[in-house]
Amino acid sequence: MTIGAMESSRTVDSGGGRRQATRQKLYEAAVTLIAEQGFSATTVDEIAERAGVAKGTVYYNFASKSVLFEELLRHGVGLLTASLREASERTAREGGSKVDALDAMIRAGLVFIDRYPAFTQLYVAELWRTNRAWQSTLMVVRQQAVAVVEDVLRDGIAAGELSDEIDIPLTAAALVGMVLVAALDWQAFQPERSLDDVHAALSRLLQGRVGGERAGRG
Amino acid sequence: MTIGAMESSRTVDSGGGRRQATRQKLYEAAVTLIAEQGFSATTVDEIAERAGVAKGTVYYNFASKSVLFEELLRHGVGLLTASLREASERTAREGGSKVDALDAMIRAGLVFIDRYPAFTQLYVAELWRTNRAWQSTLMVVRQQAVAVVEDVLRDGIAAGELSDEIDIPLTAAALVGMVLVAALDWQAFQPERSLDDVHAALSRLLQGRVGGERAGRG
DNA sequence: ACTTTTGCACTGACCAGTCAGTTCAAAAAC
DNA sequence: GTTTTTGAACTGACTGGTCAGTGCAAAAGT
Repeated sequence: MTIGAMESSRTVDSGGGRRQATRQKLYEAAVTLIAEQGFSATTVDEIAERAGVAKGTVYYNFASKSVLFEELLRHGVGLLTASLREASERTAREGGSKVDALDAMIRAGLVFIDRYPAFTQLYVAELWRTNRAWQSTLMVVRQQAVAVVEDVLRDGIAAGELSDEIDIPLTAAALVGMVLVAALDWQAFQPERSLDDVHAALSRLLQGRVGGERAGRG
Repeated sequence: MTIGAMESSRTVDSGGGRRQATRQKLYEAAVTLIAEQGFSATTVDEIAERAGVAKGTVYYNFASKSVLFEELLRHGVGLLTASLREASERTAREGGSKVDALDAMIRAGLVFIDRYPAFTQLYVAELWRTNRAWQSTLMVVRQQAVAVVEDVLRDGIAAGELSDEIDIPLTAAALVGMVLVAALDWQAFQPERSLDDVHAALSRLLQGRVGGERAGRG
């Protein structure tokens, strides 16, 4: 995990990048532990130990355990959103269709999950909880990611490439879920499969080539 | 939530009714609280209070907090599996195709999630965790549910109705994910939508009717 | 050159509170 | 008469958060 690459080393701290490096180590330790055990079951002592720093250092760098977690969330979803948007724009630049863009975003999603599996686990596990401190953070951050997919769907309809009867938010959610669950299952239960395999299976589903001869192409 | 209806199959006589009712109340209390807060953040005192029983009663009925939770999991997934299987068999009985069966299972899944949203939340939140006591329980139980979908896909291929190039386990996982995430999003962010709306959106995706007039791409 | 001071980053023992699980006598329900 | 539930007290382990103090590199003072 390299959840934390966007911090610049020049902003507030005058003592070089030492502090950023510590925060980075804490992110990495926290994301793994929380993905495995959940937020409440993970102790600050564990995080500190895994990061190789003292417990006090955690509180020197973050106001609380929850704040550490929230910053982790914002950071990770930021990376995902950027990756999805990049895939969509690259496709457009290369003259691909909107379906091609969706396909490229599926792949980008898979690459992300393959690279940051722990973060993905943690995100899914917390997303639909209620009554938690970081619920609002999570909703904002979710909407950013889903919006990228929704935009492509909207453009596809506007261009007449997609049926204007599709339900944008529901379809976007379903697509995200398809990728999310398939990828997590891949990681957890069939890690030997290649990314291309998984991509091919999802691509087929997206493009309605599940039915035999009669449904898809002619 | 009525996550405990199947217990009543036996032990109807011999003084078991009262105890079952207590266990039922504890299931209902636990599923809600754990869905909201997570397993570790939920205390036994809370569960007892919500169920309207004394703490001692919890330990009279279940060996431990974990055991209560595991039985809850087994129970809930049992209900889901039965529901999916029933949908599949009903479709077959009525002479529907395998795609019809998948469609019926999507609806059954939505109905289940609509009825037991808390259980679904909890299940998703725990499914991909590692290093937890009930991991093996969870894997067994997951496979039971996914297997129902896989069976239908397999039959569909054998009957020549579905392309023999689809990847059964991956496609099954993707379909489950599609329903799961779309439904949870529906509940959490667009609760005003009807079940039929959601079903229609997913149905369209399943049957490749996303692209405009021309199905698939050229 | 060398000493002294400053303050950031970090440390880890400590504290006050919390929680799962136990115990058990007595009451209630069957 | 037996099963089930109650409810409060208790234990012992664990946890989030605190804080006085350490180390050290650069700046200031001599």
